[in-house]
Amino acid sequence: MALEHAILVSLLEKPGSGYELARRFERSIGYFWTATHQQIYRVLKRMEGDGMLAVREVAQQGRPDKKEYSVAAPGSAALSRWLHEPIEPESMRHDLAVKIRGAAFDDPAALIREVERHHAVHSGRLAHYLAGERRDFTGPDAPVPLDQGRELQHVVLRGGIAYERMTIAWLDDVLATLHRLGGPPPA
Amino acid sequence: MALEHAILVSLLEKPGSGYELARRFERSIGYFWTATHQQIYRVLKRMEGDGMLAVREVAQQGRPDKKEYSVAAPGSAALSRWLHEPIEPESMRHDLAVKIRGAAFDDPAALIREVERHHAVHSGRLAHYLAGERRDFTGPDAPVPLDQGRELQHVVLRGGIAYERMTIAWLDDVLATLHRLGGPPPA
DNA sequence: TCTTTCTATGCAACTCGTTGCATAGACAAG
DNA sequence: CTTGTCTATGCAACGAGTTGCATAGAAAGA
Repeated sequence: MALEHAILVSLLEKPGSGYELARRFERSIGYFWTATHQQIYRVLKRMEGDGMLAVREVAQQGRPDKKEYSVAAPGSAALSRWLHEPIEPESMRHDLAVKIRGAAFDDPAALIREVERHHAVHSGRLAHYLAGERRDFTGPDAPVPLDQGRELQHVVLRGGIAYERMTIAWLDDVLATLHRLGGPPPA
Repeated sequence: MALEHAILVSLLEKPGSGYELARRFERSIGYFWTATHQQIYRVLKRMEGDGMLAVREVAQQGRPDKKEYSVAAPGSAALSRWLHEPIEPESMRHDLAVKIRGAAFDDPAALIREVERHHAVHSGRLAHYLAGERRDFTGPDAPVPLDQGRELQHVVLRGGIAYERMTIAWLDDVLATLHRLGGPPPA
């Protein structure tokens, strides 16, 4: 149940509304965790009920009111407890790999377009992560020296970058294999 | 809902019982998909009801009877349809990254042991994958030339290997960062 | 003016996935 | 003879995650 903990971390970094959290989960947090607004609102409500979060109604101009959540003491305590527990190393869920093995019972060449599409998406993500890294960590506007929190954010981002680079290289390998099986590759 | 499709692929590669599928999901299929036996039995039952799979009761000696499942025509058709549909590129779910960012609000040095544990698990998996690769694809006992299905299995395994190597390198980076933060006292 | 887009929150229904428990035959070790 | 392990299947309950729908104020553009 790491969504709770991801929300706690994000709200400790900066308090915000469900809507703002959902946007963060599309951006920086989304580098390593995803969640829809439905999930987030539901969990926020439960965590508020459990006393882990504090809420504050904030009136805005030119926008609907929002509920700004921040972490209460029991929330910090719960996060701290979780940080000291061991967790299971990740297991993968890679739909595309299922498709690739399934292609043996269909037409492998028909997968090429799909793999190219994934390649493009991952290339886009990599560019996005690299832009974020320059903006926040390695560019001329980045604070020097970085504080502890930023160092940790940076090493997580480097993980996302490494993941995308690895994935792109593997998709190149997959494409070469599919071309080899389907005939000579196009120039 | 790719578990269905992963099961179809696995049963096309070789018919088997729920128990056998569960073991495959701990091994080769587990390189890119995980499932518990509960999930598998439940989905097998549903797929049988939908006419996607055929069952055969097999009596065994020295062991309980088993139900051997194989793919029926509607199952192949469903898999083929799915193979021609586009799917969403993966999104990550990385608990450890949540912990790393959370460590900014706790003691980063306390995470070192946990990260080392993950490092050991991933190193073990890498060794296991490499052994499998030598056994099935690159070793002296591997058939030459490989058929289409094996080529595709190999490229998926190469993906698993690339993933583990990338992860291990990143965990080294994480450890170096944690040591750096815990080593020199803050100014 | 009308439509679309963005901010902001939420319900209902459903499927997916995990955890704990239960059963049962065969075999091996103590 | 009891305990533990391996094969083999399954139920029940719960929590996690997805999809579709609904509402509503404000701004921007056709």
